[in-house]
Amino acid sequence: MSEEINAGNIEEIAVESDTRERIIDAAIDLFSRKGYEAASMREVAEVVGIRKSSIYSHFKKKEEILETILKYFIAELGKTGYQSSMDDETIHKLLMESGPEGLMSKAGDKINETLGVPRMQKIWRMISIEMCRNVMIRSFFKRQMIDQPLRFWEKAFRIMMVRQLIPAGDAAAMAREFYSFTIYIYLKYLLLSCDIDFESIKTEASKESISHVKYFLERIK
Amino acid sequence: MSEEINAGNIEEIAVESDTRERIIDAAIDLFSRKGYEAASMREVAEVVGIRKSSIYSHFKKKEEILETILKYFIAELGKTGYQSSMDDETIHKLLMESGPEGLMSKAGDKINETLGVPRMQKIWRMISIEMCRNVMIRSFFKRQMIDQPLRFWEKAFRIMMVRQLIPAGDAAAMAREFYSFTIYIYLKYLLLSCDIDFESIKTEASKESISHVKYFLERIK
DNA sequence: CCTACCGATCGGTAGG
DNA sequence: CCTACCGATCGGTAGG
Repeated sequence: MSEEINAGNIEEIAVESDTRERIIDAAIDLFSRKGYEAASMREVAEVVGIRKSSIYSHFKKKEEILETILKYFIAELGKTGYQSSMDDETIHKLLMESGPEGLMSKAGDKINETLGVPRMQKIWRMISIEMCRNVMIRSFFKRQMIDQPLRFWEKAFRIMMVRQLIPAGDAAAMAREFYSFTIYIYLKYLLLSCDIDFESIKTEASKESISHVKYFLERIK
Repeated sequence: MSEEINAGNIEEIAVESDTRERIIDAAIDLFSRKGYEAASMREVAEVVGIRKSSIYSHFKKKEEILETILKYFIAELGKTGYQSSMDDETIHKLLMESGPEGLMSKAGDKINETLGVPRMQKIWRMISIEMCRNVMIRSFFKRQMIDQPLRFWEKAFRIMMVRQLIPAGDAAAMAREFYSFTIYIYLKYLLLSCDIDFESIKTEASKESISHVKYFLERIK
């Protein structure tokens, strides 16, 4: 894992040979269930329906598969417009159109959108497993799941205050109070619900999400 | 992992031979950094300063070490009085003496107490790693980290409402809004701060915790 | 508590 | 894309 993780070309996965794509799909599934190290190249090959050695025609090393998956993941996060990547103009527009509730709901939708794609859900899970063992993945995760969102919400609440959409207050504290909920949803539905079926997770998470926004706004005003 | 995890005798670890204790300490450290499967018996032995085969004089299998650690963990959780194990009488007494803030701060202290013991901190981390791979650990974790605390806080808020310490409202929603923060702290400081020194984690987490209780109470009243 | 060993499995390569 | 192989490492055992 010498190279840095950067947003690569999304096409990287789709355009290549069918086998390469199937290797990646099998790897995502296995890595997310057993962890990167515990999942073997033989198992990946078996799922694809080829011999282990044939994988090495598509990837130099096992690690190269992991890197490809991470690059795809980051590219995809950027594409679907993950909450914290929202620019100031979009924030302003959303606030103008539908107020604080609009922005909060929109951000929730973005998360559900990401969780709603099985492939992305699996990669999130994989990253969570590797988080404790891999420094690079840990810092990536911390940036994506803690630092960036907190900064985003602090900025958003500050804008709402300036526009007098909400009363003045500690924007940083507000960001933490509001965003904590997302971490809770992440743990409860993404990590702890491997055994529950996919659609239930989406429905439940989105129900709690709506209730959260409602509760939060009632208290703040 | 055929047996169920139950609160075993805490002495189980301390009373036995010194070597057995050192094996467990080494295992906790290695399992929490590399994960159970990735940490080898040879590594454990090397840390202890004996040969791998000698471990088998103290434990029948690798899995038996893991089971011993989990039993110790559960017993220790019960001993320090983890928040959700608080009985109704204690809740009432705390509320009488120092109001909602007293109960909330007390619960925060309990968490910091658990996180403050390096051994417990490491086992929490270990459990988090294994969570995604082991159904038994996953359900244990969900019970301890989601279900029980949510039920505890829902009950606590209901009591506060009855005693008119806080205005009436949706106790379940309140529990979720209040408790989400703990999950955020757990992720930020326990899982994502392996690289940061121990004392800073405690200070930072407790600072955020105090701010959280203050913010939450201001909004609720 | 040790040495010496076991079969199983790992990631990866040679050569076609 | 395959067969056949490599050294390294795994958890665990025999026997003292």
